[in-house]
Amino acid sequence: MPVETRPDHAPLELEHFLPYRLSILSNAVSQGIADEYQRRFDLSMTEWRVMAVLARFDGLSAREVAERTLMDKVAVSRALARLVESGRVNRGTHDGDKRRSVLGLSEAGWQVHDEVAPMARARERELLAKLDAEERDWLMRILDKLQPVDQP
Amino acid sequence: MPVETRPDHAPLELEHFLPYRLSILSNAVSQGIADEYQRRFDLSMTEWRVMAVLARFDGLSAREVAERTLMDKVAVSRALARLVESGRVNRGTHDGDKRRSVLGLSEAGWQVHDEVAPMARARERELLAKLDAEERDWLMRILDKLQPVDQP
DNA sequence: GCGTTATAGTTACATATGAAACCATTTGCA
DNA sequence: TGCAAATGGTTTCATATGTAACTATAACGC
Repeated sequence: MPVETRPDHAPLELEHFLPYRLSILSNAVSQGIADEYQRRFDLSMTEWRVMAVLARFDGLSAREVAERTLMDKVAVSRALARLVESGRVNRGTHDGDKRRSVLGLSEAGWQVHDEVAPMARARERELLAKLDAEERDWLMRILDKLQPVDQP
Repeated sequence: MPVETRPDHAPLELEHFLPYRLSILSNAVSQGIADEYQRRFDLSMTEWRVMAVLARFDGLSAREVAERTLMDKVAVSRALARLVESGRVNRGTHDGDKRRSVLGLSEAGWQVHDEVAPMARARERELLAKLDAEERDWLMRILDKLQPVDQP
């Protein structure tokens, strides 16, 4: 049985270290949800995020999708390649700027969306059910304050 | 300028979706810290986590490191390979069980640790400085409640 | 107008990660 | 004992991800 040693070196206690705790929690939560749609729809987390913003904002360009998801443009490009390939996203070209794509969910894309979105929300509810109303309030306030404003 | 569409499909609003917010926050925080020790010490996040537990618990086996860090054994094995190679971790063999390794920080490992740990703590403090004492209290309480008990 | 610079998006390469197969050793038990 | 099952750890392979280079088009300055 190992013993705690060298207190003079002030070792980091991971289980009380906020960044570590956030990372463990976040991964468990997101991965739990992603596993489900991955299995059922062969959809990666990045692909789902792209679909989610296209569900809200039709006609975005790839760059705009990247902005909204905070993903980098390469990740978006790859996710889109698969989504277009699988027929879940339609890609057109912008009138008057042939560089820009014009993206939107296809009928099949909407069908997937309409199954995944409620599932994701249900999982979020399960998570929040561990908290009472007051705690939920504080959590949202705290996240607002911790959230970095914008990363370019 | 794109317009919000198809409210009938109840699209997910990522920026209000807790798992997404946690993920963005957690990545920004952890990556911010990791960038710094990566640059200064050529140390990956997984390697740092291994070092952090070995700083607290000398003589662990690789499996025990994996348990403490919640990383899988392959990741630990790889991190250890690099750490032993770079002379930051000593690896011996357990008396009476030749499968098990006996791990600990080397002198060089301690030197790295003693620079990285205070830096990590400083970054954590900067993050927590965005909150007042009451908010910090709530945050810790909330994390305790949300934290999955254990993943085997 | 035309060359330079910027922008949208993709491709290529190098590295990271996860799952499963694998080797060595130890444990359990007939 | 001795052999099947379990355990510690590494390797392999397939996939994911990030960075930089690249292509095509558009915007800018003269």
